[in-house]
Amino acid sequence: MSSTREPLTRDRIVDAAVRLIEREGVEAVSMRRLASELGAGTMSLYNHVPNKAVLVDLAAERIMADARPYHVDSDDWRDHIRAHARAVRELARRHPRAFVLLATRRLSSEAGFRTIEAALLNFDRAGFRGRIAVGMMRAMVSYLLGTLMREVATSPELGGIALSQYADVDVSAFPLSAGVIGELATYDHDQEFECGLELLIAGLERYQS
Amino acid sequence: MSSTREPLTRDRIVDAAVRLIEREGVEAVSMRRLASELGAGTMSLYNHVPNKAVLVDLAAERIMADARPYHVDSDDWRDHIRAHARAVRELARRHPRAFVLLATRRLSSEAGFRTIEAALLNFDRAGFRGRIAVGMMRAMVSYLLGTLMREVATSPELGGIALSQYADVDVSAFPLSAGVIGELATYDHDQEFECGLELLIAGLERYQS
DNA sequence: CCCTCCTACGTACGCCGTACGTCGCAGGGA
DNA sequence: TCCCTGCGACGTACGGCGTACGTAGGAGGG
Repeated sequence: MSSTREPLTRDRIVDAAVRLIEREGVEAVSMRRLASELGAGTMSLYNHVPNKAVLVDLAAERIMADARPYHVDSDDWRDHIRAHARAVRELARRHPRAFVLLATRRLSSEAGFRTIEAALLNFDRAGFRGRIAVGMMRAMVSYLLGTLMREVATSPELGGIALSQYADVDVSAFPLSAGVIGELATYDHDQEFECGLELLIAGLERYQS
Repeated sequence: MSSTREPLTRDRIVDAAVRLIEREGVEAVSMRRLASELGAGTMSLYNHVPNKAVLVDLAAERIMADARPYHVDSDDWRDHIRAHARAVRELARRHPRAFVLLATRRLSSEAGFRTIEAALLNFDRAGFRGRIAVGMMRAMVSYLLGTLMREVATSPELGGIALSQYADVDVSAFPLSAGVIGELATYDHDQEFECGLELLIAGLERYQS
């Protein structure tokens, strides 16, 4: 009966939090729920974690650490940047419910630095150094953050958000919008992601010399 | 004594919510607090608003409606795109605590459509039509969303997040990062915004043909 | 054998959103 | 005039939240 139940650990707690976040989203996380899923008393968690906020931070970092190295067979810096961007997107798609967390938080961990270093290497290959490289990288990060936020915030709802959303406004007052209402009402995330990516790369080429 | 106190109204409630959000952020909003600030009983709010979630939605839309028209003296599409982007940024900076709200939500109101229409007009000027224009616009929106999220999420804390964040990781393991650690630790939001903006415009020029 | 310390846990407080029932009042028919 | 009806304001109550605090029990060192 009193079998040595697995003792509480910061790791075990963070793991449970990550699983819960991925299953039901951040808003489902509560100390009571987490504890009961671990078969422990609520307040026992506080022996390993100072409060809920840092627990969520830890979970975010753990998820961030799931960023995987990517591999490309090419000497072209463009291919490296593409691969890096796609890797970030894969991370976001692997953890759609948790991505808002990563986006909100300022990541300071080693995993974050690995990503930064890899990005800087790619920009270095393209001939960008110093503060310029940082600026370009941040523009890229902003784009990724933005598209992926839009993508993961949109996808959990059934694919077609479509026209029902716009039903109550008089579209005819906006002629240009009316002309592309079909495109406005649908999302092809793959294609849109690549489209923006190529746009940024084209800009980079322009600024290269 | 029984002076005709202002009666509760959906408008008055939403106004109070907007003010509270701007003052202390979304997480400070609670039905009890809102009611007490209005000098009303908590449950009275529910006569005008079905629940808290839609109240927050209404507040977000009200803030979105604060987007202001911008004016440019130029025939160059680049200047129009710049002006539009800066206007969005101004909106974000006027409502830093509320911007996450706007970013998260899918805006369906008329105000949203006005913005879309204006953007499409600018891309039309640049020679982009149809699905291509929508793609370019969405890339632009993604960039704006990303930078502004980063900017407003960063600014409320004292300006210098700086090196303390990175203190616990061994930077020497990341040579490129180490070389620009000063730039990584500081943010010049004005300059970074413009930098990314010009990068996108350069990309657009490239795709224009 | 005892003392110390660490961890698990229960209780309690002050918040939260909101379902539900009541009360008072304004306005309209008879 | 009186009464009825409907609506807005409000109190109470329930279940859930984060967490401060006190306690108990067991492991390990003296």
